[in-house]
Amino acid sequence: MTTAQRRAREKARRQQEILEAAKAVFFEKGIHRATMDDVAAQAEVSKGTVYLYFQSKESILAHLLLEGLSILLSLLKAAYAPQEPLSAEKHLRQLVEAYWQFAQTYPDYFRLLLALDRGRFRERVPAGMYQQILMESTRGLELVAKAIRQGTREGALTADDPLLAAGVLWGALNGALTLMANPVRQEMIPVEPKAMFDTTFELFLRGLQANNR
Amino acid sequence: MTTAQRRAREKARRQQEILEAAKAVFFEKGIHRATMDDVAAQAEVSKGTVYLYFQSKESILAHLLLEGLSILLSLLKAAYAPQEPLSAEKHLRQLVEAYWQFAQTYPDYFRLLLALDRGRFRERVPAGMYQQILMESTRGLELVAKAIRQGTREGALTADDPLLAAGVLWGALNGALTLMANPVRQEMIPVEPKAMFDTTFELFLRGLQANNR
Amino acid sequence: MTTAQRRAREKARRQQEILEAAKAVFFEKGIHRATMDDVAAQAEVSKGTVYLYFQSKESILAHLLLEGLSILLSLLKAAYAPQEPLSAEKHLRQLVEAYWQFAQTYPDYFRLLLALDRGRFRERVPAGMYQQILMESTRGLELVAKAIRQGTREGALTADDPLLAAGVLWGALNGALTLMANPVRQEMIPVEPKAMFDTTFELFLRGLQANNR
Amino acid sequence: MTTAQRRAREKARRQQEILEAAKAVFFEKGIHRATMDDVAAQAEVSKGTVYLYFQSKESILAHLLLEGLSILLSLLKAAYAPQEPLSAEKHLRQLVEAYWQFAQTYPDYFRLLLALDRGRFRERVPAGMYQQILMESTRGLELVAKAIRQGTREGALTADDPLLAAGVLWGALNGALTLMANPVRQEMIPVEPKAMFDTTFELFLRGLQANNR
DNA sequence: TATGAATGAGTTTTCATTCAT
DNA sequence: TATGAATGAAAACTCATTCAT
Repeated sequence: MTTAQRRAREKARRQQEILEAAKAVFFEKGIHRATMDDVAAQAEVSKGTVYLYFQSKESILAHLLLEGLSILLSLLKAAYAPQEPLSAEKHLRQLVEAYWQFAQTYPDYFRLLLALDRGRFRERVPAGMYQQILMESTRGLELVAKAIRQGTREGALTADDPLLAAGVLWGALNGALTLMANPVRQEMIPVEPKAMFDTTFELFLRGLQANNR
Repeated sequence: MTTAQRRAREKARRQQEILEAAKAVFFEKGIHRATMDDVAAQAEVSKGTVYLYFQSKESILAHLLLEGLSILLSLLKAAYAPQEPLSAEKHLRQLVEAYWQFAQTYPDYFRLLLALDRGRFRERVPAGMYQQILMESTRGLELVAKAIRQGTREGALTADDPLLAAGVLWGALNGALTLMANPVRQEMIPVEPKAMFDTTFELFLRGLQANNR
Repeated sequence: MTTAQRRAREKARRQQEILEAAKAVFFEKGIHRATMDDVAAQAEVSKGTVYLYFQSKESILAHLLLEGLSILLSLLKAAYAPQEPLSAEKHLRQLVEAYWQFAQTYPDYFRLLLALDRGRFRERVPAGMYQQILMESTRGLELVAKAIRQGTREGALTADDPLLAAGVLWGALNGALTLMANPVRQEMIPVEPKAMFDTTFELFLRGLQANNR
Repeated sequence: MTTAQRRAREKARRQQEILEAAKAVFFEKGIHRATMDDVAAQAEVSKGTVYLYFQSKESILAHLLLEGLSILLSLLKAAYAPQEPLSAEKHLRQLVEAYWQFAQTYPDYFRLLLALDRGRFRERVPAGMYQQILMESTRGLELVAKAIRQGTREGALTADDPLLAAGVLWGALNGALTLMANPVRQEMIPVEPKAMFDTTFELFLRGLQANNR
């Protein structure tokens, strides 16, 4: 059994190494331009080995995605964690700030996540992984919805459908970040990305606030 | 002279035909997966002919983009056109509705426009066309900013930076549409795209409204 | 008859214009890189017209070649023309100098002529033109042979086969010019092309001189 | 280790096979007309494999060139090698004979070497290889210069600049061979190539001989 | 398990030549 | 005679994936 365990650990480690290599390469050259040769070279294994651990390029991508999601989720959870009772607004602020932090700290993962939302990429990913990705995302969104739900319960916010409102926030923040990621758009709207991001949240929040008739 | 005119017309028509073919192919297979062979086949001309009318694949893309932008812009202008004095809110509503109409009526062009915001597309497009694309986009955004500016002037809205606010709205709507374009996200947030779109706007609008403390 | 004549003249002129254009384009971009489109554009006629006057790209080349040869031949003839009786050596010197002048004054034609000596080019040229090219070249070589023949007759030079000797000189001068045309070779043999050219001739001449046992 | 060695050997062999194939194809169809598909077909491998062993078409050319140069150089060295003290003339004769032998035995390589002297081949070849090609050429020329230098030292020959004289000889022989390689020129100068070659050398030699005033 | 050699379909772009008008 | 639109066969190079060892 010990041997088996060691083997499994070895295997997991190797897989992780390749994943790291792929991340480095994908993010440096761009997913499209990066080749499996690049990945193998960076991981210092042969190309065959890469295929031993991953079915395809897409599969590597899916794994990276999952990794990114997992990081994001833990950040969101940490941001939500009620060490002490918090107002709904405070919760939201912290979640949104965590999202910003994620986008800043892990721009590569963030871009990957955004890319998922376009992309014909889906069809080529093992179905199982896809489900997992779906679930994880949902969990993140659920945290936001929860905060909004709390707000409506407490009368601080007005939202007929908290999940929808959470979705709106999510989309809006993504939209803001996407826009500001483009140099051309930055020229058109000459403000710092952070300002755009914050303004998006503030407008959204005010829009939700209940005394708002 | 008639001959020359006929020729010019023929030429324009042929170019348009190829553009149509390219649009069909790009949108069906995805820009990346679509090949110039596909375009030529769809247009029922030889590949050489395609290159007679367009310098490169990127150039075709740029042309399509410009076409899409031009449609959008005319819709926005029509939506803004003050047949009679309108409130800022009314203006915004109409602009946003026009954007929705555009996204619905020309989903392909809409996707193309969204796609512009990624990729190193810029480098490979004739500089002149790029500038034009940039200018047209700016004009669209300017209409929104104008409406917001009117609102602040009239005291109906509060926005320190109307252009920024317009950008936020634009990003938010794009984000909403992007999210809902993805089946997975649709599963996560079980509402109609239109509902998501409208909610985004309503929240944004309420957020801007001045009596909002 | 007059109409026919005018027509013929017109035709010849047009052909000459295209030839000029082709020369400009071929020599600027290199024969290989120059396209028939380039030629047509430079000549300010349509591509179809170019084909009306020349069967093919190769045919244009052949015409240019012939033109170059004709220039060279007239230079050689002028150089040889015995306004007064000249020694064989003097004749040779003047012919060789004329060759150098040609190479300097018409580097493009000169390169073309050299290119003829390699080149699979032959097969694709109308047979008639080929014969003409052959004849013209022969006439040039004949002038050199004649000078050498004179030298042997007068006892100043020793050459069993004057035509062969002329060929040797021709080849040697071409070889010198070819070598010096290459930057790499220039690095290897750090002298001026003219020095190399002259030395080649001087050595050849001394080699022919009769007191040379 | 044995495995690694076998692999290396296999790899070298395969590369050599492709090189042979390329040589055959390039020489049969002409470098320009030969395609990488041709090379692959001749080598009985896929095109991808060719690119596995060589970066580009130019790189193959450079390899062939280097190979040819190396053969030539070893022939020249062997021809020069003074088993016993030799006169300068003898040395030169042997070097020139070796050059002839090379041109006869390896006409393809010879043509390739001549071809080097044109084209913008330089830019497209790995810089390192280019330097090597340059060096090898220089070494060959140096042998000739050395013999001439010996001759001037011993008083048998007169040459102000032995390297220049060597260059002249080289150019002259190339010129002779180039001329005779062309059927048209052969018609014009009806002698055997060998006669032309030899005459070129004899004239050159006599030209150098010191008692030659 | 690990290797890395081999594959070959696929991609964009070019250009001499033809031909209907 | 002149036009210029149309052709389509190339051509060089790439890369995800497979497979014998």
